[in-house]
Amino acid sequence: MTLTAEQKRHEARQNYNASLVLCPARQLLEAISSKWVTLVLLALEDGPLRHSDLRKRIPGASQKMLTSTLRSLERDGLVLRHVTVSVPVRTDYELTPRGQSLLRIIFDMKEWAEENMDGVAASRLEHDRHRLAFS
Amino acid sequence: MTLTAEQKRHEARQNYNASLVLCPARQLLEAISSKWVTLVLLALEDGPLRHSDLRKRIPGASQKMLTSTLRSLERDGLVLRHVTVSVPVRTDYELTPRGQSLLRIIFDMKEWAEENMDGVAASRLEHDRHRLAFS
DNA sequence: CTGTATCCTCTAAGATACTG
DNA sequence: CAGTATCTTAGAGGATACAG
Repeated sequence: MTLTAEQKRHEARQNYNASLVLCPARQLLEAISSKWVTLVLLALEDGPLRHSDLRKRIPGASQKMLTSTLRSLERDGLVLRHVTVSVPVRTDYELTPRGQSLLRIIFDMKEWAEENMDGVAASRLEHDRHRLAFS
Repeated sequence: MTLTAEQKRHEARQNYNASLVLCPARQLLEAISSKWVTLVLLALEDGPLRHSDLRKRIPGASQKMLTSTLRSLERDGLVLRHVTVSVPVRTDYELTPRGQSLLRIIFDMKEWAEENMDGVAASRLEHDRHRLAFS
C-alpha cells in the first residue's frame, strides 16, 4: 500500500489534536505563548491605543501580524476593539478585564526574565564554551 | 538597482535584531514562549525523569523536538542533564533552581488558563457567531 | 536507550499593493 | 488610517534511518 506514510501522518496528527482537545488548557497556552500577544498586551498596559500607535510601540511588527494578533485577542475576549466611523476611520484597542488579568501573568514573566537575564546569558556562554572545547 | 528589495529586507532584519538586543528581556520571552518548553518543565515538576519517560509524559512531542528543547533548556541553565554511561545509556533530566523558579511562572499561566478557559471559549463562540451572521 | 543527521512538508509571517 | 488579499519565503517541526 502506497499511502502508508501519509496515513500514519494523518493518524499522528489526529492523535495530537485529540490530546489537545483532552487538555484544553493547552490551547490557551498556545494562544498566549506568542511573541506578539505578550508585546501587544504590554503595549496596552496603560490605556487604549490606536492601531497606528500600537505599530509605533511595537517596532518589528508588520501590519499584518498586528492585525491578526489583535483579531485573535479580540476573539478571545482579551482586548476590545472600538471603531469610530469617521474619515479617516479610527479604531482603538483596549484591554478587557480578562486581558488585564492575563497582563499580570505576563508582568510576572517579564519580571522573571529581567531577573534571570544575566544568569541565562552566563549559562549560555559557559555551555557554548564547553561545546567549542570538544569540537 | 536590482537588489533594492533584498537590501530592504536585510535592513529590516537588522533593525529587528537591533531592537532585540536593546531589549534583552525579549530574547528570554521568546525562548520561553515555546509550547514544548512549558510542557517539559511541567513534566519535570516532581523530580528527575529519563528521556524516554519524558516522551511518555508528553505525547505529541517528537524525539527530535524533545531533544532540541532539552538542549536549549540545558543551555539556558534551566534543566540539568545527567548521563549515566552504561549499556544502554541512561540520561536523566532535572530542573535547576532557575528552572524551578520559571516553573512557578508557568504554573501561574496554567492556573490562569484553567480559570479563564470557559470564558475564552464562550467569547470565541460569541465572536464567531457574529462573524457568521454578517457573512 | 539516547542521540544525530537527512530529507521533506507545511505553516507563520514578511513584502507589497490595493480598498473603504 | 485601518484593513484585506496575494504572493513568497524562512524556519519549525515531523518521518526516517542510523550510530554509539
